[in-house]
Amino acid sequence: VTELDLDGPIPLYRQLADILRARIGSGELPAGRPVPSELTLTQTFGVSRDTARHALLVLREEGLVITVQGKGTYVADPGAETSP
Amino acid sequence: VTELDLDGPIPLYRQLADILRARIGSGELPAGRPVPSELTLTQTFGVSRDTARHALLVLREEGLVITVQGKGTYVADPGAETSP
DNA sequence: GTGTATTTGTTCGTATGTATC
DNA sequence: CGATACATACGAACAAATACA
Repeated sequence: VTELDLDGPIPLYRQLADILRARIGSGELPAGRPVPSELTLTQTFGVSRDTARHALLVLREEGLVITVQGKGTYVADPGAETSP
Repeated sequence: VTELDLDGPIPLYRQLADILRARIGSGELPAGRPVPSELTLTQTFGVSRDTARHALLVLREEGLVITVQGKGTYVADPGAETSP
């Protein structure tokens, strides 16, 4: 279980994004696999939905995940174009 | 018709839970009787489904109601064990 | 048996308010 | 003041279970 540093200088959403990014990079979360939902993240890490969403937003901006309303967030296909 | 206080400090979902809890406590909604559906609550009280669900979640956690997917939410039997 | 409607379950999208740093 | 974080609230979409014609 990965813990978040509540008192440290690094924002929670960034710590959470780092954790998920590591899981993607290590292959623990392969392309196409759903990333834990916002609700799951709130429960697993004890953060608000806002923080969970913020973390996923970071990964989305990095092109690492793709989000579909009503379905979920998935690990992106590395072969998808984000900036040619 | 019981109105909700929109501007007050008490969250809508809590006000709604209070109303339903009172109806159960007074015997207006006896054990086994179905509680108004989420859709009905949204229409009756003019709240979102999110708020209606939140209110029912509170009552479920209190052991006052039981919910079955596809069926509905029912007033719990007081003789049901929640914490022995 | 087959479809349709109802109801709850789950998920993301968005906005507002409050508090803290 | 701005960024972070939490709570509340409304919308929207889809899935799954149940009920019924």
